[in-house]
Order: sequence, then structure tokens, then C-alpha cells
Amino acid sequence: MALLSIKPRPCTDPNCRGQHAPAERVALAMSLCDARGAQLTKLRRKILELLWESGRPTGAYELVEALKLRDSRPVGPPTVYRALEFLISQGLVSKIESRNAYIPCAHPERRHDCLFFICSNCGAAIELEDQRLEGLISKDAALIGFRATRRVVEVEGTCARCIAAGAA
Amino acid sequence: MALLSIKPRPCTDPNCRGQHAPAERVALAMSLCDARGAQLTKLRRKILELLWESGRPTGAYELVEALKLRDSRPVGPPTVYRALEFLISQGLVSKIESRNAYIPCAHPERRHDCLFFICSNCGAAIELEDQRLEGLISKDAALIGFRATRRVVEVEGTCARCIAAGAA
DNA sequence: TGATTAAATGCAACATTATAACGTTGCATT
DNA sequence: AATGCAACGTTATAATGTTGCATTTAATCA
Repeated sequence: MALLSIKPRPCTDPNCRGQHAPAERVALAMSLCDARGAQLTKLRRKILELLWESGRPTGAYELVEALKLRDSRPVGPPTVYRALEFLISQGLVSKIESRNAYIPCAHPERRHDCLFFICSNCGAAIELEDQRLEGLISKDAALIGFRATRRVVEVEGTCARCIAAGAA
Repeated sequence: MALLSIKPRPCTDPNCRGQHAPAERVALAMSLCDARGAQLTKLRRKILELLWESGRPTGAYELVEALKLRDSRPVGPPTVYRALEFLISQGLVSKIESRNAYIPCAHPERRHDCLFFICSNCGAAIELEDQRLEGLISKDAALIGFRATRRVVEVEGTCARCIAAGAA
């Protein structure tokens, strides 16, 4: 808590697409980890920052490169993967399975499943939350007696901006 | 058509989980490809067979190994990947993104999105189809002006059989 | 405070998954 | 025979992810 100069409040707008500054994001993450007794170390924080700054799903090796540029001390893949593992375990980051890439979670304060729309053209990913979708999946799971622990929903296609810009 | 001794009819049971023999599956695939003018060659057929026989999502390199055992002539990864690409393009196979593995599609005659339940314990995958789910995703896509081309829905957890067997 | 211990990180080697680049085969048509 | 074409083969390499162990850092407590 000592590291926190501000005490951010989570965004409560259900239509929010996550348009907040990276710094604000990281501050919220620190606040959450602090409350949970989880250690958001300097390295982990930096990787979360990089993910927010990137603005699109980012590969682990891209992060390795980015850290090389930003810092004097280079880090290896295992370090990055371990940090990602931590961030994912805290709900701060999601892996986009269809891309082998990582993206920060817009609403880490809420426990929820993410629904990602990924643009094949520009690479951007839009995160949505849909309780009805989660409900349907639960119902289907119940139908076959399946106990779900993780839900991956990823939609590939073309985003509105790229459609407008004339990209096929 | 000359190669086909039987003319299989697609299963129309909406609750069908795909319990049909591999040979029947491959025969249906041949029929479909024939109708489409697509070439389900010997190699592609063999890979589809192996996938059906495997009974669970199977990695590309597992297929490379399996082909080594089954045949005299070993094939390289590119060959297997190309065959998988073809099978996927024909809707005969799906990739399980969260596992980097491939699974034959239970109902290749219908154009639909698959919903996979993957057991972390035994590795089995259950395929379901849910129009309402597809509808919800379409609605969400429309909400943000996104044009979807592919939908990936994968649920990890524990299957009924493993729960019954006492697996956590 | 310094000793003790747990957690996090660094690092080298390795494993797995996927593709690039280029060449060959076999068949159909001319 | 020459041409075109789709599928397949071969080699090498890119991209992604992990293991095992040494080292450092940080939390805990006598």
C-alpha cells in the first residue's frame, strides 16, 4: 500500500470498453494485488504496463524484446512467462489462445469470462463481457455434466474501424 | 464417386454427440468432398482416420509419429500441417486452440460453429452445437460493428466421466 | 539487527509447435 | 514430348513454451 499514491476505484460502467490510461490501469492492479496479498513486483508491473501500452494482443517474445529496449537488464523467456502466469492468475491478463498472445484485462476487479473480438486486419482485440453468454455455456455444460473451470471465447473477423477504412 | 461403395447419409439427430464408427465418418467425408469437388486424398484420409481413431484432440507431431508407425514412408511436419489445413478448410476437422491439437468434426455436413468441452483430466473433448450461443455472439459482434469470420469457443474443466471416477 | 526462510528472478539448455523455401512426383491436357 | 497444376517430400529454421538449477530479493522472526 505504501507504493500507492492514489487509491483508484474500479470502473462500474457496464458498457465501458476499457478506455483508461495505462497508469490508471496499473494503479488499479496494484490496489487489487495489495488487497489480495499478491505481489505485483516491479517486473510484473512493467510487463503489465507494456501490455497496456501495446494496445493489442502481444506475444511473450515481443515482451522480451520490449524489456530489452526499455531496461538495461535483459530478461529471458522463462521470466516473462512466469510473470504472465502470475498476471493471468490474478485476472489482470488473458491469453488469446488463437494468437498465442497476451492482453490486459479491462475489468480485473470483476471475476468474469472475457469475450474477445480480434481483428485479422489490424490485430486489435476488443474485450466484451456477456453474462447471457456465460449462462448459456453453463447450461450446456450442465447438460453433459461437465464442470467448467475456464471459458475461452474468441471471435476472429474485421473490426468496425477496418471495415470503415475499406479493409476486406 | 467411383471410390465410394456406400453413400452415407448425414446424421440428423440434434442431440447426437457423434458416436459413429471412424469408417462411417471417413465415408461421409469422402462423400462430402466428392460432392464439393475437393480431393480427399489417401494421405488426408489417413490423417482424418487417425484423428477419429484417437478419440481425443491430437497434436500434429503425434500424427507424424502415428503415420511413421502405420506406414513405411514417414512424412514430415509440413505435410501433416498441409493436410490439416485442407481438412479444416473442408469443415472436417477443428483446431482446439487452447491445446494446439486437432479434432475431427462430428457434423461436417452442417456449417456451424463448434463448442468444445475439454477435460483437463482425461484429455477428451466433447463437441456441442448451440445456435443460441452463435446468435448471442452475432448480436455482440453487431453491437460493436464487428464482422465475424470464425468463432472459437472452448471450455476447460472436468468431464462427467472423470467426475464420476473421482478425479478432481 | 542479523539469521532464517520463502518467493521471485536469472540463465542455459531444451522441448514443442509451426512455417519458409525449395524441390519432386504424378497426372491431365495439349 | 512439352506444359500446367495440385499434392507431396525435404531441409532447415522460426516461433512459442518449459525444466532445472543457481542466485538474488524480500518477508519473517528469534
